[in-house]
Amino acid sequence: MDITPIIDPLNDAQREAVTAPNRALLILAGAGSGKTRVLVHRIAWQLRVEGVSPHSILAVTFTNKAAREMRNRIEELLGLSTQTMWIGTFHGLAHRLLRRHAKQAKLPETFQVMDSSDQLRVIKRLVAGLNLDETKWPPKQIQWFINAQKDEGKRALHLPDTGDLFVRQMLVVYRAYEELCDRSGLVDFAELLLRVHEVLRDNPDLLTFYQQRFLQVHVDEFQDTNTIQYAWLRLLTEGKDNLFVVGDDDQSIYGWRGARVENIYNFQKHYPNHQVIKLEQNYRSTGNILNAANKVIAKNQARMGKELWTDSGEGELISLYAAFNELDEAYFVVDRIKAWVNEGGLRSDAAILYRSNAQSRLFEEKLMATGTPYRVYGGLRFFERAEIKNALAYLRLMTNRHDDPSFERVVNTPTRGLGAKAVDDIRLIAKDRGISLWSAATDLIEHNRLGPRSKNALIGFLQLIDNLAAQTEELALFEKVQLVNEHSGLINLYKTEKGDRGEEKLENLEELINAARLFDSEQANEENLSELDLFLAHAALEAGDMQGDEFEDCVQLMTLHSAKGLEFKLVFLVGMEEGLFPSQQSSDDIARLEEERRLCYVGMTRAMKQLYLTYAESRRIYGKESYPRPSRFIREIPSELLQEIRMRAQVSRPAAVENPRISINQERSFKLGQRVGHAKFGEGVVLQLEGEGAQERAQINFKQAGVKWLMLNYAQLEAL
DNA sequence: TTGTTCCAGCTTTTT
DNA sequence: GCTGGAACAA
Repeated sequence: MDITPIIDPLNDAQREAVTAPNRALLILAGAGSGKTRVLVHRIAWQLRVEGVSPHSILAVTFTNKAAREMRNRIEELLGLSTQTMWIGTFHGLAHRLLRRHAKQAKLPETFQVMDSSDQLRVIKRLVAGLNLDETKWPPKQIQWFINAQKDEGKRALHLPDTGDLFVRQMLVVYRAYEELCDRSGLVDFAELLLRVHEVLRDNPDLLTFYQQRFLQVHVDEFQDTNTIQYAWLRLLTEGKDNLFVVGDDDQSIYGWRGARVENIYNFQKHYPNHQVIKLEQNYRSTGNILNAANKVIAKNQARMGKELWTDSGEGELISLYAAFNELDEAYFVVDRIKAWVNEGGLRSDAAILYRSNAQSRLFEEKLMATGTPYRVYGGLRFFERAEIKNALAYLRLMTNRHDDPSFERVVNTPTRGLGAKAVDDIRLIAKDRGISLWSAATDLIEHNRLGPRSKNALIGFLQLIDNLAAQTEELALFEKVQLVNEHSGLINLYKTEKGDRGEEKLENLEELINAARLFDSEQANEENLSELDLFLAHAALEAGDMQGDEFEDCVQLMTLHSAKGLEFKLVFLVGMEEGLFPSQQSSDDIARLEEERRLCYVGMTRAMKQLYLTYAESRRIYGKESYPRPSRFIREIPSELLQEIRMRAQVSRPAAVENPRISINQERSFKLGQRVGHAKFGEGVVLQLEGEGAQERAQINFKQAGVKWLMLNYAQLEAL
């Protein structure tokens, strides 16, 4: 057998990881060190050299995208199908296990997955039903509490009554929430993981079966696992130590949502015979970028220690630009991107990375103004759109009448004359008797406890669902969706919606039919499940970044978090200011600050060739002007690796002409950033200049008097 | 039922 | 200062 394609493209450390004997292995893989390659080749090695059957391979990732990439690369490398391998996300695999063992998991066969927005709606309803004040008990916070408990493996009954009023109230909702989910056959994301853990733990036969089946368990992004995920992995590998994890503690940026970097440290305790292999050679960035990133991350106390290096040369210095304000920052970045494109660079090789989504707006505006195509990551995804969720709600009710959130969602959408009053009545009955809304509705109709109008409307709705279910039983999946779209009245609703928003919604509904047509339910036979159930699960588990496959060459805008795992030739890390990055909320806590620093490290190591850092000396935040200090992370980069770009000194920059604010053609009495004195206000710094001649105004930040706009003609400023 | 006004909130995100 | 959701009036 020819194994050269498997081991030849690897460096020494990578090869050691790929060919290591089967035992607990921790691969500390720095940014750009070929982590996916190691995983892919490790699996290839097992298949081709160790003679492991594809059937016995388990590989877990966090995102569908990562899972897909791994599949593709294995197929590419070995030229064989990955169908029978279990490669997927934690949640996807958990879902699959629960489908197979629904009975042991005490779930109905038709259980459905609820996404976070469904979950929030449910909690809101519960809060209202319990007569709690939403402002005192924000549903978001309750949701967060419940998920945090589940991530730690704790159900309501596991939590001790500490007497704490807050916890007590949370528990009341948590309990009610659990009841409702059980009753409705609904499973949220955290529940998928928790439930699987419980099933495996409590059914020794099942556990043994899977322990024997999976000869090696592979995990990607191990630093992002939470408590319950790690517990699950430990169960599966108990006694065999066949756990192969790849991760980077320096890239742990999801602590705030339950990820435990400690899992990396604990791994070494739990698997005493483990081996650690560090991948430190970087194939992505220039030496300067890596050195700078190394220096920044070295400031963190809690880390395993690792230093990236490259043999590809120093490259260019890192550029630092101090913008006068956020507008100037946007001008600068867009101008540099234009220059990059003029020199033959691809727009899609340029990325603007920011700490918070709100920062994207100005960049979008400036890109739009210059006619530069761009793409903003994040935001609503396909299956999260309201019109899609409405259609899905009908489909869900067809397969499970007791799905309360779906019932609530569409019982009066499109409007069919069911007022809030009638729906309230239904809710009340359901709550009192602990039955689903559907059952409560049936009951109300039978006992004639509704006004005639509401009654007829409700009967109409129940019949609609029953009819749809009956009529579509024999149809193909996409025909079901099609029929639902029409008969539910959704199409009509959006057709009559004014503006062109309705147009888009119609297109999306059309696209949903298309998605159903393309839906590949290879699992259907194996799991003996209806195609519709699988499609609905697919919609919840893979929100669908359909826009991802638009190939237009455009500038990439995204948060630092979403940039993880990606790389770009040209990277702009913008808004490098205290209070923004690191964020205000993180500034008083060392652990959170270190996470911000890791985020900075992640951002810097995205850059292959050129890295720009920018900050603004003044910025509007929530409508208020602020004068932030440059981010501490800038100071943590050795100055010899930085080159400051000074607008004022650069006379021949084309951008200056386009940007009236920083025009250098204009004669100015003062320079930006200059220190000045005023008879009454004392000493200050020039922030902005506007107008010409007699109209010339300056915005000054006075030490004592604060920020003021002054007419230079009258102000009699003195240069200091 | 719809359009308007008011008011809180305001890091990061996948599943 | 802007946005989205909820409460309110017509």
